[in-house]
Amino acid sequence: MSSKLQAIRGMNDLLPERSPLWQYFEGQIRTLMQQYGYLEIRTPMLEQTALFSRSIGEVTDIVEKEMYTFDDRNGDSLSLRPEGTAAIVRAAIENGLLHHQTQRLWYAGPMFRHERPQKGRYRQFHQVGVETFGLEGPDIDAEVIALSARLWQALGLREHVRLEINSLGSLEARHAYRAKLVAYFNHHLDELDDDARRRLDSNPLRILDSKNPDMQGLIEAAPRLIDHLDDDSVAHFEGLKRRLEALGIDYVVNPRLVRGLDYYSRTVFEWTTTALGSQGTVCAGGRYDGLVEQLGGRPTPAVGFAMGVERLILLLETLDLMPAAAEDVLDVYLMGQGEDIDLHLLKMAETLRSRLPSLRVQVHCGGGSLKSQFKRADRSHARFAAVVGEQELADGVVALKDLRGDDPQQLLDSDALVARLAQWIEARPAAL
RNA sequence: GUGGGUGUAGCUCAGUGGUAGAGCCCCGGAUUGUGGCUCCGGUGGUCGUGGGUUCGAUCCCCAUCAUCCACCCCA
Repeated sequence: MSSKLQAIRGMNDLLPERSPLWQYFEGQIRTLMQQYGYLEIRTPMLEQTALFSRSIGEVTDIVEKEMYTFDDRNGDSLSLRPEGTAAIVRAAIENGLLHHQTQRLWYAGPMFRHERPQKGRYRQFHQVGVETFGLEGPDIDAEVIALSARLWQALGLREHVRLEINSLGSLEARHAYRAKLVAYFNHHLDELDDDARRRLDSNPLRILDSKNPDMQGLIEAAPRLIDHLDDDSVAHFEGLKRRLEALGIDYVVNPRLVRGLDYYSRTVFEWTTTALGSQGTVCAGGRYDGLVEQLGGRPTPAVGFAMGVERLILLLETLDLMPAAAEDVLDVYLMGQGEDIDLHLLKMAETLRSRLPSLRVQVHCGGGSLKSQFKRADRSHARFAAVVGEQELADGVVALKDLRGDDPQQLLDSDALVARLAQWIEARPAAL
């Protein structure tokens, strides 16, 4: 097995058995984005390494040890994108999308992080995200959260996810608080556990979230973020809460909610589930008002989020929430036996596809007994089997059998066949 | 990066120091032009890989790879 060619660790094939579920999800995303008037943006999967180190943060785990980084032939350091936001900001600046304009954008695609794989965490994974630019009020924060909430509603997940929100304050307030916190913990270095000491450099705010009972006293006595919020951020946060309440979106304020990426400020939020084990965050985001400027653009407020597609798909599977109709990929299975029948079936199928473009037709290939052909038809989940034998060919008809209902088999000429199938198309459950 | 579990048929899994089994799937037959249910038959495995112990290893030992779960981190 070890010498066999196989996929890279943590990078998975999407097999035909599961692709309908992904397509269902992607269809829901498209509809949702259209509903809110968001436009899609696509950027390369490869960027200059510096883009990520300068945006995500030099000392974050993602940049320090999780990026797929290599030298291009000319010596430039390139990296596979570990997340979407930095590249969107780069593209927006580079293409002048932020020049006295507001933008509401969405993207979807694979991201890459060299982490140890586990449930809901892979080295190539997929995110769908939203980024808005040029809007500084809590109204847009509420809008992107409402957008995500509508997706849960559409997917049937509303009862299975919960919204946590917090404010990190303005970038200045947050940095001042961070410095104060680091100073505080530095005075108590001997009381910190190994994790906390490491976090002191990488993400000191995360120390507050430690599960170690020995450290709770120290944490209780630490300076509190909420006491260090600037007035504008407090007002902003209150404005967001008011709007969520008006929209009927339940939330929990989690003062320990801190995002891992350096560029966040003010609003941060997370949608979590308890149904997926330890990787329970299904969607997360927040405001990053300083990032555009940091990457060379004019100061531009921004807010966005990203969701983990694998985690959401896993959740849909766990909860068995995919509509059954999304799995049925065929309406008619054409089969037959006899001289020149295969030629006739091929032509018939093309005619049907021309006359009924939304009809899903497959022709049996490979011959075999009618019995075996019916078995294939049954397993294809097609609604109908259409049979042509010597007699039908001579009479110019088709024997149409409803494989899922009680209607008796009918002999139909081509117009009657088209009429019957058109009737089915009207009645069939929406696929997506 | 750290810890633990698991690698036997396409899938889900039994099993034994004397070179292997079930269910499902697949193929065929019972039904020579009709699927789903039932019954009968059949195909299919270098027991993850390499090494060691042994007369003999799928089983015991070591290493390695893969995979899963958790820590960490994050979507």
